[in-house]
Amino acid sequence: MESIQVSLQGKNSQALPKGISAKAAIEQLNGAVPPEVFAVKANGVEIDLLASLETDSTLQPLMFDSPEGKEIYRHSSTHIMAQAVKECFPTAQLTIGPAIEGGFFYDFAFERPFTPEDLEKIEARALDIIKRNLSVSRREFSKEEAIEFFKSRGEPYKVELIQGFPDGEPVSAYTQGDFVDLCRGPHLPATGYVKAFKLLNSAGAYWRGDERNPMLQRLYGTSFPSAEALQAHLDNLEEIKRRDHRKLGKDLDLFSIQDETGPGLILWHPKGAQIRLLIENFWREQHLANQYELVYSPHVARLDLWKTSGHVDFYKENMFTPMPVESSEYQLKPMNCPFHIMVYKTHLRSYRDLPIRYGELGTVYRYERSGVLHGLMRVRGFTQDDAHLFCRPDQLGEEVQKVLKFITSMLGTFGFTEFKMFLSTRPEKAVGTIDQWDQATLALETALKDGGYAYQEDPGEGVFYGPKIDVKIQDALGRSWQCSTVQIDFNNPERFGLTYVGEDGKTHQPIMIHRALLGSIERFFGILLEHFGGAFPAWLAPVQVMVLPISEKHQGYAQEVEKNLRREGCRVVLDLRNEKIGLKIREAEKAKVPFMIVVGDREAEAQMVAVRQRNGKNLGTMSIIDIVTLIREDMPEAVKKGSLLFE
RNA sequence: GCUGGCGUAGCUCAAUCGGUAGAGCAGCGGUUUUGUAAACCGCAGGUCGGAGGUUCAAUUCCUCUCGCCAGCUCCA
Repeated sequence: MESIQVSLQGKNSQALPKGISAKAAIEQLNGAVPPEVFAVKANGVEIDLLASLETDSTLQPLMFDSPEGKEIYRHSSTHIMAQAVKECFPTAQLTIGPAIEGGFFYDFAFERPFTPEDLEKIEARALDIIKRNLSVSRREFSKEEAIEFFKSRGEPYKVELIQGFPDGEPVSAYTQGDFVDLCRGPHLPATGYVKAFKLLNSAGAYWRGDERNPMLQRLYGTSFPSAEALQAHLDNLEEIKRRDHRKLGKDLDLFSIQDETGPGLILWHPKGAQIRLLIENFWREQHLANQYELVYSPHVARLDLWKTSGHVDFYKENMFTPMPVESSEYQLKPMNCPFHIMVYKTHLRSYRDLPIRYGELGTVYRYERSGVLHGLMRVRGFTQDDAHLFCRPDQLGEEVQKVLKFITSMLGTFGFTEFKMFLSTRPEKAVGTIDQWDQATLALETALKDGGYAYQEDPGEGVFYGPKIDVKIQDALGRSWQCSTVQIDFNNPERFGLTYVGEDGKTHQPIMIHRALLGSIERFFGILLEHFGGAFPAWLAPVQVMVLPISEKHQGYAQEVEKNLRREGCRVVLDLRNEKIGLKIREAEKAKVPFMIVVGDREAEAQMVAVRQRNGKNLGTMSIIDIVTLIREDMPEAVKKGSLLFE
């Protein structure tokens, strides 16, 4: 009998008969297959546990704890859900059903949306399929056979998918009981491997993600290897709901969005505005310290400006409708760039002047389709922490490098230290020559590499005028948010005829960098709100200290304490209401005020204050100076000093 | 924009199988003078998202419309 060399993660290599199953091979090498192993990677390729090995193989068992393992587990789970749907509703047609972050979904073509009762029924059936512990087997077809097979089963969407596959390559399908689904695999060996399964919700989705295609019914679910893990996941979803910035924004009275005002337009209430002001002040301070110059620009401008910039051609569907003014048309600004360009153009610039860095907290208005608006995260009017750098080609690399440092230190100050960087390249709809694009992309790539940043490529995701680097941050709940962006632009300098005089006395064209650190103040504020769950650190808290007198006779001393704290620059509120101390504390806790000061006879006598933190911790009695120091120490270094963030 | 769900007091939520609505909290007025997460009593508060229709009668049924939520698509 022919034999092959098989090893387990590179160790215990043994000669085993060719064609042995991965499972049997592991049994030979390891004695037994641990029950939590449900698939393997053979020479880096994921295969079924029961797949046969035909060549020398290095095996790596796959379990739920690896990303690949999770995907297989969830993929099998979605097959179970699909089987349940087919059993409950035989006329539902299968389309696609992948594993996603945190679970899986499956899209069905069905004559009506699934109701909550349907979901219960489907979930019960899925649990039954798991209980039945059906074995899952792989089968390969030729493309033609597969088409015939799925035609005969009344699955036109599957047929359409297969028709798009390359000719001549085998098509695989997986069977569990009476259920057969087109699938690349691998899968769990049997349905019973799924230990905890939950159907989450249903929603509409377009076939192949195109709104011109039929609407399908999408079911979302998740699965885990234990009931505890599933519960932990559900608890996490609850926590995300609790931290929803829309809920916190209302509870903490930070902002509102009202029907009468218009969807996607934010009203900043005093406390929210206070936090925003702190963010903005810090932002301005840092920009001035880092040799940016701050400018202001109007909210509307002649439409012609946007024709020159190319926005009318490339961005029209996201712009508000222009308004007629006298004999010309004006446009609510969707971008700040043209204004900064116009400031640049007011002088003849020398190569010695460059780089020129114009920064602005510029409010822009974009028409977003009604269905996409979402609290502060996606709005129709928002303020970009925008800047445009005009530089010489030889300065490009260094400028991008500096911006990347600025990004990481700025975001770091707000408590975000996990970054993911993405390099986006030329999209289909683009301006400029391929040569310019290559040059700009190379500059970004070099800056990323020189700075030692890990990054991922995002092909075709650049802006129409140039490639970009996007930075995503991770919040306290592990979710990713895009904030910063750095974009190179050769196009606008050309469109607007920007120049500088070089050392050679001749005219040259500067390169522009568009960049934002926080992205949009509204969105960033929403992210911060969810990140901290509303409990802002003291340096950002709208109210840092509540002074709570025990009874009316302590009001005088409380007022004195309040005045002293205010004099020291603290944001302090005095609660003089005729209420018990327990209620005042409860309400200060609910408002997530970092420090509470209780004053009664003892404190007035000693000229001290009793300090309590919002987490319930009692810090005991201290002097006013002590509490002021406590608050100051809580500030990040950069905020304390108001000095350079980098260099 | 599309599919589905939902709009009742400032907030969180009830109720009415068609006969114009109720609670807690918040607010206001009292009483109480309080020691680390809710004192007590009382008062007031609503064109039941908006417009039309059906009906003797609509918050309830129908149509349209606006907004919100989930998802799709898009995105800072």
